[in-house]
Amino acid sequence: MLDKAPEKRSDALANKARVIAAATQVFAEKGVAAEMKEIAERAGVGIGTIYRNFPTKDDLLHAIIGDAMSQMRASVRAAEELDDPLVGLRSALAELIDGIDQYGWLADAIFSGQVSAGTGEDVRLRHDDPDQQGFQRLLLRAMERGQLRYDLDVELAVAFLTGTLSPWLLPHLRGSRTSVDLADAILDAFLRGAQA
Amino acid sequence: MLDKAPEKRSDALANKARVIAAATQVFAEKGVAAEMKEIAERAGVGIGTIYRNFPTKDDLLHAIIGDAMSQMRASVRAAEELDDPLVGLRSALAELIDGIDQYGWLADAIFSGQVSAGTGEDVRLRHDDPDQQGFQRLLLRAMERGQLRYDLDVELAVAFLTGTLSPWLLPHLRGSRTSVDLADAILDAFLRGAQA
Amino acid sequence: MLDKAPEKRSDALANKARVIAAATQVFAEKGVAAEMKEIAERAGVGIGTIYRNFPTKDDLLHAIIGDAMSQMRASVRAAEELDDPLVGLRSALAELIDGIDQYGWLADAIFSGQVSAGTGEDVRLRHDDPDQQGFQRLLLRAMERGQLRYDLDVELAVAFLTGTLSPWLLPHLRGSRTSVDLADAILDAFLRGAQA
Amino acid sequence: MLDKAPEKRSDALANKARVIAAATQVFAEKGVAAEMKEIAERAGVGIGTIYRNFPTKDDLLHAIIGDAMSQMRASVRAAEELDDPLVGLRSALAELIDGIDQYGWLADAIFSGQVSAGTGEDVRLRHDDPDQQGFQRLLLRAMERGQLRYDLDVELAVAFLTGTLSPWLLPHLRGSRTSVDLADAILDAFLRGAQA
DNA sequence: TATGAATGAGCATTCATTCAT
DNA sequence: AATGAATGAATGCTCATTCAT
Repeated sequence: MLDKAPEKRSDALANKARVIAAATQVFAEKGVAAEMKEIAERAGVGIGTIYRNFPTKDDLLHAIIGDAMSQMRASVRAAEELDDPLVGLRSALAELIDGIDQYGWLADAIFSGQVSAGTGEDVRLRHDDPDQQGFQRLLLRAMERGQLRYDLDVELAVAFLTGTLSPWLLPHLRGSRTSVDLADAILDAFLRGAQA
Repeated sequence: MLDKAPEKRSDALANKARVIAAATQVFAEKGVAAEMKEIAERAGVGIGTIYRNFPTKDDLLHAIIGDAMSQMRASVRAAEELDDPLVGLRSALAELIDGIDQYGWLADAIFSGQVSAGTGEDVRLRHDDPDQQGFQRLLLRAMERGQLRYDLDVELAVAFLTGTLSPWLLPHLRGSRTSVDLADAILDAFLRGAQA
Repeated sequence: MLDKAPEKRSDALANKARVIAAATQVFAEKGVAAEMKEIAERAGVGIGTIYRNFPTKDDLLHAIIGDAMSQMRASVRAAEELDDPLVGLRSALAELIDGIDQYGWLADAIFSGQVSAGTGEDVRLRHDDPDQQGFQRLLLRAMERGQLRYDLDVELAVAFLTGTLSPWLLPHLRGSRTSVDLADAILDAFLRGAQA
Repeated sequence: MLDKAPEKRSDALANKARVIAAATQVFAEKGVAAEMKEIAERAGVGIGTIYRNFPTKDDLLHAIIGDAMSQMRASVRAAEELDDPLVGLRSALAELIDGIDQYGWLADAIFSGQVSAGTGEDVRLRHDDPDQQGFQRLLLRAMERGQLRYDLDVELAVAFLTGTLSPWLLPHLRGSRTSVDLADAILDAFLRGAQA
C-alpha cells in the first residue's frame, strides 16, 4: 500500500485515489463482476492507468477491502478510547452503519467466494478479529463495570449487534433515521430485551 | 394416434430434480459464478438437459430460490400454526438455521446483484414479505398475549433474530450446537436483553 | 496427444485435424504472433473449438512442433533403414527439404525464444538429437564402409548438410528443382569438395 | 538570433548510441518481442527518449539491422581487398562468426516475419546481396585462379559456408574454438569434401 | 530535450447457450 | 429426449505510442 516512489507526481496519486473511489462506487452498484472498463470510465482514466496502479482486478478489490477494513477498525478503536463502554458501543455502531452504506457489497463478495482465495480467506478469518473483537472488548468492559449482565453470552451479543447491520436488513431498518438514531435504537432494544 | 402425454415422463421429472439438487450443491460450494458444465457433471446429465428444463442459468437459479423461499415460508407458516407464539418463534428459528446451512449462499448472490435484475429485485422486495412478515406476525401475537413488551419495535426485533442468521455469523455461532439449542440460546438472549 | 475418449465423434477428430492444418498454415504465413481468431477462421471453426482441443495457444504450437518433429524423425529413421548410408543420406535430405517447406517457420519461433520456455528448451536440446544424430549415424556408417574420409569431422559435416536447409537459404537454392534433385546436388557438392 | 544548431548535441548522439546498444542486448536476450520499457531501463533513459530517436519500435529494429548489415558488409568488403581470395574467404568467415554471436537473433526475427513487412522484405531480398554476393565474388575469383573446381556450383557453395553459421548450429560447432580456428576448420572441410 | 504516466487498441481466453447427432 | 461439441460475445490484461510536465 506504500508508494515505492515518494517523488511520484501528484497526478499519479490523485489518479490512484480516483480509481479507488470509482471502483468503490461501481462495485457497489454492479457487484464485483463489474467491468474494469466501466471503472476506468467512471474514474475518467484509461484502463491502462488502473493496471499501472493495480496489476490485477483482484488487487484493486483488495485495496478497497483494505481501505474498508482499516476504516472500520479505526471506528471501533476510536470507540474503545471512550470512557464509557456503552457510549463506545453506540459510537461504534453508528460509524459501522455509515460504513456499511459504503462497503456493504463487500461482505457479499467476500463471503460468496468471489474474491481470490488468498485474501478472501484472510478477510474471512480476520473478520472475527478487528471489528468483532473490538465489540467483544467493549462488551466485556461493560460487563466488568456492571453495566451488562454478568452472564451475557458475548458472542451472541456481538451477533445481535452486527447482524442487524447486514446489508439487506440495514436499509430497511434505517428508514430515514440518522445513523446515530438508529444506533441508539439498536442499543436500547439490545439492552432492554423483548420480554414484557 | 396416441394423445400427447399430458404429464412429463418421470425420467424427465427425475432429471429436473437431480439438476436442482446438483445446482444447489455446486452453487453452495462455488457461488453463483459456478459453471453450468460442473452442475451438469454433478447431476450426471448433459448440459443440454439442464437447458431443456431451465432455459437460462438465471432460470435455474430462480427455481432454486423458489424452492428455498417456499421451504422457509413453509417453516414459518408451520410455526404460526403452533399455539404459543414464542414456541413458534423458537421452532421457526431452528428451521431457518437449518435452511441457512443449505441456502445461505443465496443471500449473498441475491443481495450482491448477481441475479438478473428483474427477479433479483422481486426477491429482494419479497424478502421482507414471507419470512419476515411471518416473524412479525408471531411477534405481534406474542405482544398481544403479553409475552413481549407492548412497546417492542417489531422491525428491530425481526432484524435481531434474522440478522443473527447471516451466513457469515451463523457458522461461528453454531459451533457444535444443534439448531434447536442455538434457537433456544438466541431466543433467550433476545428476551432477556443484555442489561444487568 | 492420445484421445481420452475413443468414442469421440468423428467431427471432433476432423476438427482437431483441421485446426492443426490451419494453424500450421497461418503460423507459417504470419509467424507465431498470428491471431487465434485467424486460425479459427482459416479452419472454419469457432475460436472456442480451438480452445476445446488446445487449452492454450502454446499447446497448439506444441502440438504442431510435435507433429513436425515426429515427421522429421520418421524421415531420418526411414533413411537409416536403407542399406547404403549414402543413399539414406540422400533420401533423408530430400525428405527434410520437403519438411522445411512446411515447418521452416518453426525453427525461427523456437530459436528466437517465442515458444514457452518449457518446451522451447526441450525442443532446443532435442534438436541435436533426433535428426542430427540420425545424420551422424548415417555419416559414421558411411565412414566405416569407406565411403567417406576416415578423418571427417562429423559435426561439421552435419552442419554443412543441415545448414543448407536453413529456412532462408533453402528457397533460393531450390529454385525450381525437385527436392530429390536438390538433395543430389547438395550431396554431390558435399562429397566432392570445392578444391580444384 | 542564434542559428539553429546544425549538429545534434553530443548528448543526443550519446543517447542514441546507448539506446542502440541496449536494444541490441535486450533483443538478443529476449527476442524482438522484448518490451520498449526494458530497453529504456537498460539504456538508462526514459521511454520518450527512445521515441525521440526512433519513432517506432520497428525503426529501432531497422537501425540495428542496418548496423549489423553494414558491419557484415564491411567485413566482406575488407576480405575482398585481400590478394588471395581463399585467405579472404577465411577472414570473412571468421568475422561473420563473430557477427553472428552478436546479431544472430536478427535472422530469426527477420525470417519469421516479425519485422514490419516492408523492410522485412527488403532485408530478405538484400540478404542475398551484400554478404552473399561478396562471398560469391570471392569464390568466383578463386575459381578463376584455379584454386577451386571450375565447375563449382557457386550458390550451393555459399549456402554451405553461410548455412554453417545458422544461429542454432553455430554455438554447437564453436565449442571453445576461436572464430579463426572455426573458420579454418569450415574452409578446410569445404575444400576437401567428404569423399574418401 | 527528457521523462514516464496515461492511453486504448489489440489479443488470449472463458463460459452461457445452441443445435446437429 | 439427451448429449456434448461448437459457437462467439464478452472481458481481463499487455504494451507500443503519445503528450503534459
